[in-house]
Amino acid sequence: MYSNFTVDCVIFGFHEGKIKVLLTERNEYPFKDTWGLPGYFVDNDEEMEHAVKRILYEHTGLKDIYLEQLSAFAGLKRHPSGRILTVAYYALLQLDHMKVKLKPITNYMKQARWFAEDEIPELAFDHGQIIELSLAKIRRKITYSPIAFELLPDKFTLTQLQMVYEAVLGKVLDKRNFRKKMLNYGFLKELPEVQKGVSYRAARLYKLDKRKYLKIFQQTISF
Amino acid sequence: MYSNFTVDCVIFGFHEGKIKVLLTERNEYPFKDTWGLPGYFVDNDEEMEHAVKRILYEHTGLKDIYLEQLSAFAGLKRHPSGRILTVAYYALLQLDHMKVKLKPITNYMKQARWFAEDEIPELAFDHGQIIELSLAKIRRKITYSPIAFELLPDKFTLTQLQMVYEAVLGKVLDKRNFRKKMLNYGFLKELPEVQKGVSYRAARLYKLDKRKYLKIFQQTISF
DNA sequence: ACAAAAGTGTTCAGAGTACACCCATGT
DNA sequence: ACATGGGTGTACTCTGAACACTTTTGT
Repeated sequence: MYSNFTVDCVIFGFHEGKIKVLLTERNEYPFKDTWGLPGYFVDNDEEMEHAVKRILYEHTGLKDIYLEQLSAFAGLKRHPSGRILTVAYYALLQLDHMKVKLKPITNYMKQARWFAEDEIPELAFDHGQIIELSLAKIRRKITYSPIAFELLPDKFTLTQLQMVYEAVLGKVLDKRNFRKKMLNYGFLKELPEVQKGVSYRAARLYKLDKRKYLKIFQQTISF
Repeated sequence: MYSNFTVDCVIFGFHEGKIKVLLTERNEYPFKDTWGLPGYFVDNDEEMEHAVKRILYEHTGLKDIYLEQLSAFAGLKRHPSGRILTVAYYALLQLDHMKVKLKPITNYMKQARWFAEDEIPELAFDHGQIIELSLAKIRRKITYSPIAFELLPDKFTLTQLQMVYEAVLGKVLDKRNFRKKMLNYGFLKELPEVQKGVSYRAARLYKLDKRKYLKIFQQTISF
Protein backbone atom coordinates (compact mmCIF):
# COMPACT_ATOMS: atom_id res chain seq x y z
CA MET A 1 0.00 0.00 0.00
CA TYR A 2 1.38 3.33 -1.02
CA SER A 3 1.71 6.48 1.00
CA ASN A 4 0.74 9.86 -0.39
CA PHE A 5 4.22 11.11 -1.23
CA THR A 6 7.08 10.09 -3.44
CA VAL A 7 10.85 10.13 -3.40
CA ASP A 8 12.94 11.04 -6.42
CA CYS A 9 16.60 10.44 -6.78
CA VAL A 10 19.25 12.28 -8.73
CA ILE A 11 21.90 9.61 -9.26
CA PHE A 12 25.27 10.99 -10.25
CA GLY A 13 28.12 9.03 -11.75
CA PHE A 14 31.42 9.99 -13.31
CA HIS A 15 32.48 8.59 -16.65
CA GLU A 16 34.94 9.71 -19.29
CA GLY A 17 35.58 13.02 -17.64
CA LYS A 18 31.94 13.93 -17.27
CA ILE A 19 29.29 13.93 -14.59
CA LYS A 20 26.40 11.74 -15.64
CA VAL A 21 22.86 11.54 -14.35
CA LEU A 22 20.78 8.38 -14.45
CA LEU A 23 17.37 8.97 -15.98
CA THR A 24 14.52 6.60 -16.70
CA GLU A 25 11.83 6.56 -19.31
CA ARG A 26 8.46 6.48 -17.64
CA ASN A 27 5.96 3.76 -18.38
CA GLU A 28 3.06 5.31 -16.47
CA TYR A 29 0.86 8.31 -16.85
CA PRO A 30 1.33 11.18 -16.44
CA PHE A 31 4.37 11.86 -18.61
CA LYS A 32 4.36 8.32 -20.02
CA ASP A 33 7.32 7.84 -22.41
CA THR A 34 9.02 10.93 -21.02
CA TRP A 35 12.39 10.85 -19.29
CA GLY A 36 12.51 11.62 -15.62
CA LEU A 37 14.20 10.87 -12.36
CA PRO A 38 14.04 7.42 -10.81
CA GLY A 39 11.46 7.65 -8.08
CA TYR A 40 8.13 6.40 -6.88
CA PHE A 41 5.67 6.38 -4.03
CA VAL A 42 6.99 5.40 -0.65
CA ASP A 43 5.27 2.41 0.86
CA ASN A 44 3.02 3.11 3.80
CA ASP A 45 5.09 1.16 6.28
CA GLU A 46 8.45 1.99 4.75
CA GLU A 47 10.98 4.54 5.97
CA MET A 48 11.59 7.23 3.38
CA GLU A 49 15.30 6.60 3.10
CA HIS A 50 14.64 2.91 2.70
CA ALA A 51 12.46 3.68 -0.28
CA VAL A 52 15.27 5.65 -1.85
CA LYS A 53 17.72 2.83 -1.30
CA ARG A 54 15.26 0.38 -2.76
CA ILE A 55 14.86 2.49 -5.86
CA LEU A 56 18.61 2.88 -6.17
CA TYR A 57 19.01 -0.87 -5.94
CA GLU A 58 16.26 -1.54 -8.43
CA HIS A 59 17.93 0.71 -10.95
CA THR A 60 21.61 0.05 -10.45
CA GLY A 61 21.92 -3.23 -8.55
CA LEU A 62 24.04 -1.38 -5.98
CA LYS A 63 23.72 -0.92 -2.25
CA ASP A 64 25.55 1.30 0.20
CA ILE A 65 25.54 4.31 -2.03
CA TYR A 66 26.31 7.79 -0.78
CA LEU A 67 22.99 9.52 -0.27
CA GLU A 68 21.81 12.94 0.91
CA GLN A 69 18.44 14.54 1.05
CA LEU A 70 18.21 17.54 -1.21
CA SER A 71 14.84 19.13 -0.58
CA ALA A 72 11.12 18.58 -0.60
CA PHE A 73 9.09 19.80 -3.56
CA ALA A 74 5.40 20.39 -3.14
CA GLY A 75 4.33 22.89 -5.76
CA LEU A 76 0.59 22.84 -6.36
CA LYS A 77 1.15 22.45 -10.07
CA ARG A 78 4.07 20.08 -10.12
CA HIS A 79 1.84 17.09 -10.76
CA PRO A 80 -1.04 17.38 -13.25
CA SER A 81 -3.46 15.40 -11.10
CA GLY A 82 -3.10 17.47 -7.96
CA ARG A 83 -0.26 18.19 -5.61
CA ILE A 84 1.96 15.28 -4.84
CA LEU A 85 4.82 16.06 -2.53
CA THR A 86 8.16 14.56 -3.39
CA VAL A 87 11.31 14.42 -1.37
CA ALA A 88 14.35 14.60 -3.62
CA TYR A 89 17.66 12.92 -2.81
CA TYR A 90 20.92 12.87 -4.62
CA ALA A 91 23.26 9.93 -4.75
CA LEU A 92 26.88 9.58 -5.81
CA LEU A 93 28.17 6.25 -7.01
CA GLN A 94 31.21 4.63 -8.52
CA LEU A 95 30.53 4.06 -12.17
CA ASP A 96 33.77 2.24 -12.83
CA HIS A 97 34.20 -0.64 -15.27
CA MET A 98 30.48 -0.59 -15.78
CA LYS A 99 29.99 -2.72 -12.71
CA VAL A 100 26.68 -0.94 -12.65
CA LYS A 101 24.06 -2.95 -14.45
CA LEU A 102 21.17 -0.80 -15.45
CA LYS A 103 18.08 -2.83 -14.80
CA PRO A 104 14.89 -1.01 -14.07
CA ILE A 105 13.12 -4.14 -12.90
CA THR A 106 10.14 -2.06 -12.01
CA ASN A 107 7.11 -1.97 -14.23
CA TYR A 108 6.65 1.77 -14.00
CA MET A 109 9.86 2.49 -15.90
CA LYS A 110 10.78 1.34 -19.41
CA GLN A 111 14.52 1.86 -19.54
CA ALA A 112 17.32 3.67 -17.79
CA ARG A 113 20.27 5.52 -19.29
CA TRP A 114 23.10 7.78 -18.23
CA PHE A 115 23.01 11.33 -19.52
CA ALA A 116 25.77 13.89 -19.46
CA GLU A 117 24.84 17.27 -18.07
CA ASP A 118 24.51 18.79 -21.53
CA GLU A 119 22.47 15.94 -23.00
CA ILE A 120 19.58 16.01 -20.57
CA PRO A 121 16.23 16.19 -22.42
CA GLU A 122 13.05 17.84 -21.26
CA LEU A 123 11.99 15.99 -18.16
CA ALA A 124 8.73 15.06 -16.48
CA PHE A 125 7.34 17.17 -13.65
CA ASP A 126 9.85 19.56 -12.08
CA HIS A 127 12.66 17.04 -12.43
CA GLY A 128 14.78 19.38 -14.50
CA GLN A 129 14.70 21.90 -11.70
CA ILE A 130 15.54 19.20 -9.16
CA ILE A 131 18.64 18.24 -11.13
CA GLU A 132 19.70 21.88 -11.33
CA LEU A 133 19.44 22.22 -7.58
CA SER A 134 21.36 19.00 -7.03
CA LEU A 135 24.17 20.20 -9.24
CA ALA A 136 24.29 23.50 -7.39
CA LYS A 137 24.46 21.61 -4.12
CA ILE A 138 27.29 19.26 -5.05
CA ARG A 139 29.19 22.15 -6.60
CA ARG A 140 29.14 23.89 -3.27
CA LYS A 141 29.61 20.75 -1.26
CA ILE A 142 32.68 19.51 -3.08
CA THR A 143 34.52 22.62 -1.92
CA TYR A 144 34.28 21.65 1.74
CA SER A 145 33.56 17.94 1.78
CA PRO A 146 35.38 15.07 0.10
CA ILE A 147 32.43 13.83 -1.89
CA ALA A 148 34.60 13.46 -5.00
CA PHE A 149 35.77 10.07 -3.77
CA GLU A 150 32.24 8.73 -3.85
CA LEU A 151 32.36 9.06 -7.62
CA LEU A 152 35.66 7.23 -8.06
CA PRO A 153 36.70 3.59 -7.76
CA ASP A 154 38.60 2.56 -4.65
CA LYS A 155 41.91 2.89 -6.44
CA PHE A 156 42.32 5.99 -8.51
CA THR A 157 44.94 8.27 -9.96
CA LEU A 158 45.38 11.89 -9.02
CA THR A 159 44.45 12.88 -12.54
CA GLN A 160 41.14 11.05 -12.22
CA LEU A 161 40.49 12.83 -8.95
CA GLN A 162 41.27 16.14 -10.54
CA MET A 163 38.92 15.38 -13.41
CA VAL A 164 36.08 14.85 -10.96
CA TYR A 165 36.70 18.23 -9.40
CA GLU A 166 36.94 19.84 -12.81
CA ALA A 167 33.74 18.21 -14.00
CA VAL A 168 31.79 19.22 -10.92
CA LEU A 169 33.15 22.72 -10.69
CA GLY A 170 33.09 23.28 -14.44
CA LYS A 171 36.53 24.77 -14.63
CA VAL A 172 40.09 23.62 -15.17
CA LEU A 173 42.43 23.40 -12.23
CA ASP A 174 46.18 23.69 -12.05
CA LYS A 175 47.74 20.23 -11.91
CA ARG A 176 50.62 21.05 -9.61
CA ASN A 177 48.55 23.03 -7.16
CA PHE A 178 45.85 20.39 -7.13
CA ARG A 179 48.26 17.58 -6.32
CA LYS A 180 50.07 19.58 -3.71
CA LYS A 181 46.85 20.43 -1.95
CA MET A 182 45.39 16.93 -2.08
CA LEU A 183 48.55 15.24 -0.86
CA ASN A 184 48.97 17.80 1.90
CA TYR A 185 45.61 16.84 3.39
CA GLY A 186 47.23 13.56 4.27
CA PHE A 187 44.23 11.35 3.70
CA LEU A 188 45.47 9.87 0.43
CA LYS A 189 47.39 6.63 0.68
CA GLU A 190 49.89 5.94 -2.04
CA LEU A 191 49.61 2.38 -3.29
CA PRO A 192 52.47 0.25 -4.60
CA GLU A 193 50.54 -0.16 -7.82
CA VAL A 194 50.16 1.77 -10.99
CA GLN A 195 47.51 1.99 -13.66
CA LYS A 196 47.29 -0.87 -16.16
CA GLY A 197 46.36 -1.00 -19.78
CA VAL A 198 47.32 2.48 -20.81
CA SER A 199 49.59 3.19 -23.77
CA TYR A 200 51.61 5.81 -21.95
CA ARG A 201 53.34 6.17 -18.64
CA ALA A 202 51.15 4.50 -16.03
CA ALA A 203 50.05 6.71 -13.18
CA ARG A 204 50.40 5.93 -9.52
CA LEU A 205 47.25 4.66 -7.83
CA TYR A 206 45.99 6.05 -4.54
CA LYS A 207 43.24 5.16 -2.18
CA LEU A 208 41.40 7.11 0.44
CA ASP A 209 42.41 6.62 4.05
CA LYS A 210 38.95 6.85 5.58
CA ARG A 211 40.26 7.07 9.12
CA LYS A 212 42.26 10.19 8.43
CA TYR A 213 39.68 11.74 6.17
CA LEU A 214 37.00 11.41 8.79
CA LYS A 215 39.33 12.91 11.36
CA ILE A 216 39.98 15.92 9.15
CA PHE A 217 36.40 16.37 8.01
CA GLN A 218 34.55 15.32 11.13
CA GLN A 219 33.15 18.80 11.56
CA THR A 220 31.63 18.42 8.12
CA ILE A 221 29.00 15.85 8.91
CA SER A 222 25.96 16.13 6.70
CA PHE A 223 25.62 19.83 5.99
CA MET B 1 -9.35 21.73 3.90
CA TYR B 2 -6.01 20.43 5.02
CA SER B 3 -3.44 18.49 3.03
CA ASN B 4 -1.74 15.45 4.46
CA PHE B 5 1.56 17.05 5.42
CA THR B 6 2.74 19.78 7.73
CA VAL B 7 5.36 22.46 7.82
CA ASP B 8 7.37 23.31 10.91
CA CYS B 9 9.45 26.37 11.39
CA VAL B 10 12.54 26.96 13.46
CA ILE B 11 12.44 30.71 14.05
CA PHE B 12 15.72 32.20 15.17
CA GLY B 13 16.22 35.57 16.75
CA PHE B 14 19.13 37.25 18.45
CA HIS B 15 18.76 38.94 21.80
CA GLU B 16 21.19 39.90 24.53
CA GLY B 17 24.06 38.07 22.97
CA LYS B 18 22.21 34.83 22.47
CA ILE B 19 20.48 32.98 19.70
CA LYS B 20 16.86 32.39 20.62
CA VAL B 21 14.31 29.99 19.19
CA LEU B 22 10.60 30.68 19.17
CA LEU B 23 8.60 27.80 20.60
CA THR B 24 4.92 27.37 21.19
CA GLU B 25 2.93 25.42 23.70
CA ARG B 26 0.61 23.07 21.90
CA ASN B 27 -3.11 23.14 22.49
CA GLU B 28 -3.95 20.03 20.52
CA TYR B 29 -3.31 16.36 20.83
CA PRO B 30 -0.91 14.70 20.50
CA PHE B 31 1.59 16.39 22.79
CA LYS B 32 -1.00 18.81 24.15
CA ASP B 33 0.61 21.24 26.62
CA THR B 34 4.08 20.35 25.36
CA TRP B 35 6.42 22.86 23.75
CA GLY B 36 7.18 22.45 20.11
CA LEU B 37 7.93 24.23 16.88
CA PRO B 38 5.37 26.54 15.29
CA GLY B 39 3.85 24.57 12.47
CA TYR B 40 0.68 23.07 11.13
CA PHE B 41 -0.92 21.35 8.22
CA VAL B 42 -0.62 23.01 4.87
CA ASP B 43 -3.92 23.88 3.27
CA ASN B 44 -4.87 21.82 0.27
CA ASP B 45 -4.75 24.69 -2.18
CA GLU B 46 -1.87 26.51 -0.54
CA GLU B 47 1.75 26.57 -1.62
CA MET B 48 4.01 25.11 1.02
CA GLU B 49 6.11 28.23 1.42
CA HIS B 50 2.99 30.30 1.73
CA ALA B 51 1.93 28.16 4.66
CA VAL B 52 5.25 28.78 6.35
CA LYS B 53 4.93 32.52 5.84
CA ARG B 54 1.41 32.41 7.18
CA ILE B 55 2.56 30.62 10.31
CA LEU B 56 5.40 33.07 10.75
CA TYR B 57 3.00 35.94 10.48
CA GLU B 58 0.52 34.38 12.87
CA HIS B 59 3.22 34.00 15.49
CA THR B 60 5.32 37.12 15.09
CA GLY B 61 3.23 39.63 13.14
CA LEU B 62 6.11 39.92 10.68
CA LYS B 63 6.32 39.45 6.95
CA ASP B 64 9.30 39.24 4.60
CA ILE B 65 11.37 37.12 6.87
CA TYR B 66 14.47 35.29 5.70
CA LEU B 67 13.43 31.71 5.09
CA GLU B 68 15.10 28.51 3.92
CA GLN B 69 13.94 24.98 3.68
CA LEU B 70 15.88 22.68 5.98
CA SER B 71 14.73 19.17 5.25
CA ALA B 72 11.74 16.87 5.14
CA PHE B 73 11.13 14.50 8.04
CA ALA B 74 9.00 11.45 7.50
CA GLY B 75 9.97 8.89 10.12
CA LEU B 76 7.32 6.25 10.60
CA LYS B 77 7.32 6.84 14.33
CA ARG B 78 7.62 10.60 14.45
CA HIS B 79 3.89 11.05 14.95
CA PRO B 80 2.03 8.74 17.35
CA SER B 81 -0.99 8.40 15.10
CA GLY B 82 0.83 7.27 12.00
CA ARG B 83 3.40 8.86 9.74
CA ILE B 84 2.88 12.49 9.01
CA LEU B 85 5.49 14.04 6.81
CA THR B 86 6.70 17.46 7.78
CA VAL B 87 8.85 19.87 5.85
CA ALA B 88 10.99 21.90 8.21
CA TYR B 89 12.11 25.45 7.48
CA TYR B 90 14.27 27.82 9.41
CA ALA B 91 13.75 31.55 9.59
CA LEU B 92 15.97 34.37 10.76
CA LEU B 93 14.42 37.59 11.97
CA GLN B 94 15.31 40.88 13.57
CA LEU B 95 14.29 40.73 17.16
CA ASP B 96 15.21 44.32 17.89
CA HIS B 97 13.36 46.60 20.29
CA MET B 98 10.80 43.89 20.70
CA LYS B 99 9.02 45.04 17.59
CA VAL B 100 8.03 41.42 17.43
CA LYS B 101 4.70 40.89 19.10
CA LEU B 102 4.22 37.31 20.06
CA LYS B 103 0.66 36.47 19.26
CA PRO B 104 -0.23 32.94 18.43
CA ILE B 105 -3.66 33.83 17.14
CA THR B 106 -4.21 30.26 16.16
CA ASN B 107 -6.32 27.99 18.30
CA TYR B 108 -3.93 25.08 18.13
CA MET B 109 -1.27 26.87 20.15
CA LYS B 110 -1.58 28.30 23.67
CA GLN B 111 1.37 30.62 23.94
CA ALA B 112 4.68 31.41 22.32
CA ARG B 113 8.02 32.23 23.94
CA TRP B 114 11.64 32.72 23.02
CA PHE B 115 14.09 30.17 24.37
CA ALA B 116 17.84 30.39 24.43
CA GLU B 117 19.70 27.40 23.06
CA ASP B 118 20.45 26.04 26.53
CA GLU B 119 16.93 26.54 27.87
CA ILE B 120 15.06 24.44 25.35
CA PRO B 121 12.82 21.88 27.09
CA GLU B 122 11.85 18.45 25.85
CA LEU B 123 9.87 19.03 22.69
CA ALA B 124 7.02 17.35 20.89
CA PHE B 125 7.67 14.91 18.05
CA ASP B 126 11.19 15.10 16.60
CA HIS B 127 11.29 18.86 17.01
CA GLY B 128 14.38 18.76 19.18
CA GLN B 129 16.25 17.00 16.41
CA ILE B 130 14.97 19.49 13.86
CA ILE B 131 16.35 22.37 15.92
CA GLU B 132 19.71 20.60 16.22
CA LEU B 133 19.88 20.24 12.46
CA SER B 134 18.91 23.87 11.92
CA LEU B 135 21.65 25.03 14.25
CA ALA B 136 24.18 22.87 12.46
CA LYS B 137 23.03 24.34 9.18
CA ILE B 138 23.28 27.98 10.16
CA ARG B 139 26.62 27.32 11.84
CA ARG B 140 27.95 26.16 8.53
CA LYS B 141 26.08 28.71 6.48
CA ILE B 142 27.25 31.74 8.40
CA THR B 143 30.80 30.95 7.34
CA TYR B 144 30.06 31.49 3.66
CA SER B 145 26.89 33.54 3.55
CA PRO B 146 26.03 36.81 5.28
CA ILE B 147 23.01 35.52 7.13
CA ALA B 148 24.13 37.27 10.31
CA PHE B 149 22.55 40.49 9.06
CA GLU B 150 19.13 38.87 9.00
CA LEU B 151 19.33 38.67 12.78
CA LEU B 152 20.26 42.30 13.32
CA PRO B 153 18.36 45.57 13.02
CA ASP B 154 19.04 47.71 9.97
CA LYS B 155 21.50 49.83 11.88
CA PHE B 156 23.94 47.92 14.01
CA THR B 157 27.35 48.23 15.59
CA LEU B 158 30.29 46.07 14.72
CA THR B 159 30.24 44.64 18.21
CA GLN B 160 26.66 43.52 17.74
CA LEU B 161 27.61 41.89 14.47
CA GLN B 162 30.49 40.15 16.14
CA MET B 163 28.22 38.92 18.90
CA VAL B 164 25.96 37.28 16.34
CA TYR B 165 28.90 35.43 14.86
CA GLU B 166 30.10 34.42 18.28
CA ALA B 167 26.67 33.22 19.34
CA VAL B 168 26.16 31.17 16.19
CA LEU B 169 29.66 29.74 16.06
CA GLY B 170 29.88 29.25 19.79
CA LYS B 171 33.35 30.70 20.12
CA VAL B 172 34.95 34.06 20.78
CA LEU B 173 36.51 35.96 17.94
CA ASP B 174 39.31 38.50 17.92
CA LYS B 175 37.86 41.99 17.81
CA ARG B 176 40.51 43.58 15.61
CA ASN B 177 40.60 40.76 13.12
CA PHE B 178 36.84 40.60 12.96
CA ARG B 179 36.50 44.31 12.20
CA LYS B 180 39.28 44.27 9.67
CA LYS B 181 37.73 41.38 7.80
CA MET B 182 34.19 42.74 7.83
CA LEU B 183 35.20 46.21 6.72
CA ASN B 184 37.44 44.79 4.01
CA TYR B 185 34.50 43.05 2.38
CA GLY B 186 33.28 46.50 1.54
CA PHE B 187 29.58 45.85 1.96
CA LEU B 188 29.25 47.71 5.24
CA LYS B 189 28.26 51.32 5.03
CA GLU B 190 29.37 53.57 7.84
CA LEU B 191 26.55 55.80 9.02
CA PRO B 192 26.94 59.33 10.41
CA GLU B 193 25.19 58.15 13.55
CA VAL B 194 26.20 56.48 16.74
CA GLN B 195 24.41 54.38 19.31
CA LYS B 196 22.11 56.09 21.73
CA GLY B 197 21.23 55.43 25.34
CA VAL B 198 24.39 53.71 26.45
CA SER B 199 26.35 54.78 29.49
CA TYR B 200 29.70 54.49 27.82
CA ARG B 201 31.26 55.59 24.58
CA ALA B 202 28.64 55.22 21.87
CA ALA B 203 29.57 52.92 19.01
CA ARG B 204 29.43 53.79 15.35
CA LEU B 205 26.41 52.44 13.49
CA TYR B 206 26.67 50.63 10.19
CA LYS B 207 24.22 49.31 7.71
CA LEU B 208 24.45 46.67 5.05
CA ASP B 209 24.94 47.79 1.47
CA LYS B 210 22.76 45.17 -0.19
CA ARG B 211 23.95 46.02 -3.66
CA LYS B 212 27.56 45.28 -2.86
CA TYR B 213 26.82 42.33 -0.69
CA LEU B 214 24.80 40.66 -3.39
CA LYS B 215 27.59 41.34 -5.84
CA ILE B 216 30.13 39.69 -3.58
CA PHE B 217 27.95 36.77 -2.57
CA GLN B 218 25.98 36.24 -5.74
CA GLN B 219 27.49 32.79 -6.20
CA THR B 220 26.01 31.90 -2.84
CA ILE B 221 22.37 31.83 -3.80
CA SER B 222 20.36 29.38 -1.72
CA PHE B 223 22.76 26.54 -0.96
C1' DA C 1 61.69 8.00 -32.04
C1' DC C 2 57.49 9.52 -30.98
C1' DA C 3 53.18 10.23 -28.68
C1' DA C 4 50.86 10.77 -24.47
C1' DA C 5 50.25 11.72 -20.06
C1' DA C 6 52.88 11.57 -15.39
C1' DG C 7 55.24 14.00 -12.30
C1' DT C 8 57.59 17.84 -10.06
C1' DG C 9 59.20 23.51 -7.19
C1' DT C 10 59.43 28.17 -6.67
C1' DT C 11 57.82 32.64 -6.21
C1' DC C 12 54.37 36.03 -5.00
C1' DA C 13 50.24 38.00 -3.08
C1' DG C 14 46.52 37.94 -0.04
C1' DA C 15 44.18 36.18 4.01
C1' DG C 16 44.09 34.52 8.59
C1' DT C 17 45.98 34.84 13.28
C1' DA C 18 48.03 36.43 17.40
C1' DC C 19 48.42 40.04 20.33
C1' DA C 20 47.69 45.01 24.02
C1' DC C 21 46.82 49.51 24.67
C1' DC C 22 44.64 54.20 24.50
C1' DC C 23 40.15 56.65 23.70
C1' DA C 24 35.58 58.57 24.28
C1' DT C 25 31.54 58.90 26.86
C1' DG C 26 28.11 58.91 30.68
C1' DT C 27 27.61 58.83 35.54
C1' DA D 1 37.74 60.01 38.50
C1' DC D 2 36.16 55.92 37.11
C1' DA D 3 33.84 52.33 34.76
C1' DT D 4 32.66 50.53 30.42
C1' DG D 5 32.98 49.18 26.10
C1' DG D 6 34.90 51.50 21.47
C1' DG D 7 38.41 51.62 18.52
C1' DT D 8 43.01 50.80 16.45
C1' DG D 9 48.21 48.36 13.84
C1' DT D 10 51.87 45.28 13.16
C1' DA D 11 54.33 41.09 12.45
C1' DC D 12 54.09 36.34 11.23
C1' DT D 13 52.31 32.28 9.05
C1' DC D 14 49.74 29.85 5.91
C1' DT D 15 47.24 29.16 1.86
C1' DG D 16 46.08 29.93 -2.91
C1' DA D 17 47.62 31.10 -7.52
C1' DA D 18 50.58 31.54 -11.35
C1' DC D 19 53.68 29.26 -14.13
C1' DA D 20 56.92 25.12 -17.77
C1' DC D 21 59.73 21.54 -18.25
C1' DT D 22 61.58 16.67 -17.73
C1' DT D 23 60.38 11.74 -17.19
C1' DT D 24 58.34 7.43 -18.10
C1' DT D 25 56.15 4.09 -20.80
C1' DG D 26 53.94 1.65 -24.72
C1' DT D 27 53.75 1.39 -29.54
